[in-house]
Amino acid sequence: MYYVYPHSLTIWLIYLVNIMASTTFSETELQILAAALEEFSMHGRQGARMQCIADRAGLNKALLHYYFRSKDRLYEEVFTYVFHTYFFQLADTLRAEGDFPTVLRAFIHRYVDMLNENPALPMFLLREVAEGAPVFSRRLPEIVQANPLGMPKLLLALFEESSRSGESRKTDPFQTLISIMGACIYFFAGFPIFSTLIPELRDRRDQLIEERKDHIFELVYYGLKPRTE
Amino acid sequence: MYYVYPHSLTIWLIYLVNIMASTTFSETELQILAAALEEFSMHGRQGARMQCIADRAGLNKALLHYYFRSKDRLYEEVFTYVFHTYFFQLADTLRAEGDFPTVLRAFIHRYVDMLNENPALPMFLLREVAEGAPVFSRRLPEIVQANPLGMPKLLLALFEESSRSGESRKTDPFQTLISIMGACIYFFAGFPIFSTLIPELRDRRDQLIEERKDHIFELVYYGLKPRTE
DNA sequence: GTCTATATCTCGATAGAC
DNA sequence: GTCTATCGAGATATAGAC
Repeated sequence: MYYVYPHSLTIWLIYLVNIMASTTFSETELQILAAALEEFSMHGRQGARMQCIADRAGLNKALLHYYFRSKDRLYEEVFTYVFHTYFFQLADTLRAEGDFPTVLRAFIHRYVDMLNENPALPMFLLREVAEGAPVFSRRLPEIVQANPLGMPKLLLALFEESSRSGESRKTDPFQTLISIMGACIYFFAGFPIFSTLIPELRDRRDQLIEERKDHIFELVYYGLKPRTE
Repeated sequence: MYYVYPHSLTIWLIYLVNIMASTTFSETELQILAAALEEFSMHGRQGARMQCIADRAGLNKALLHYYFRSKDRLYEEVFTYVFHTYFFQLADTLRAEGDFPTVLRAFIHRYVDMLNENPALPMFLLREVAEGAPVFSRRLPEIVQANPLGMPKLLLALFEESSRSGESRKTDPFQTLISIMGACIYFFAGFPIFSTLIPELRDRRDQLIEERKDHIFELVYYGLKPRTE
């Protein structure tokens, strides 16, 4: 269903079969998954209420169990969807042609746009991690096997290459990875607090998001540039 | 205990009264608050279990209700503690003497250290925000009145001043604020995922945290430096 | 102040009609 | 496939002994 970029023919076949399976998600199932993502990202796996998910989806509780057996299984389906969108759908930008600043800028723009369009995604993953990442840990082997090159590894490769070629100074690529992702994500996580503390910000949200892309790019690109002094 | 730097006599009195009130927390109450912070930050307000909080604190459930009436009131006490630690205890670094790079470096070092020593703090606040910030919104007026100058506003002032004096280029200080805080926080939020995807990282955690401080400082300081080209 | 025992209620899950 | 009604586990909260 979710096995992307398989590494062998056997896995590839499973992958195809599963793609078929996943595209057969009915309208109702998709409604439930979307509602569940909202609810889980707001209240966590334990805090989420099946009744609220049903309400959001405009259905009744019994149907949730009809389609997804249990709350835990529903959570797992949502997790799988979120994880792939977040870590692998984003990877495409990083496979694009172009020099270091071009690829870096494209990635940041796409990442901020994705976060803006799917504000529930990062919070869903952060909660999973805060809860000790039980589903993530259990699913990891199959995820990594099926996706040897996700966004994080491609980003690391980008920084390593730019260091080697002299386009950026020598730094730990992992530190840079964290700085960029943090700078992108934290706007959406922190804005509700800051816009309450500093009310002038509230009306400028869309503008701030738009300006944010180049702000991050410039901070990182020039912050990584080799220095002469 | 938490109302720092009041700006008028009236507020100052409220401040003192609150210091008195808050410092009368007994050992048992502090144990409960610490256990509750852990539990709430792992499982959220609804997902947290009173039984688990009691277990963590080495007490029984009934005592939690004896000291803090209800789960909701316990949550509010934890919130107040966390918010003040997070936003106002940190502010001291920013009132220190020194030029732009000195103050900036000191803040980043202290912030990363604080996060490292209190890993539950940011997740607790992120969850509150994700749940729609109900407690935060209700408590905001008293918080802002008692703390006109918290860490966020002092950081903004630092960036504005360095822009004006020419020590950094003209940028939106709010964007820089978000980038720095995000870069600091996201290490602790994201590390569990990345160390699973890239197992080599696991053994280098402490070293990475230590190196992280100067990495962020250099990225931001040089990323903000006026450019000649 | 601290504990055990219990009341009360919420929520996940199921049975069974349609 | 969809719904109503309900069971039963597990949660918050309280009563009352010590």
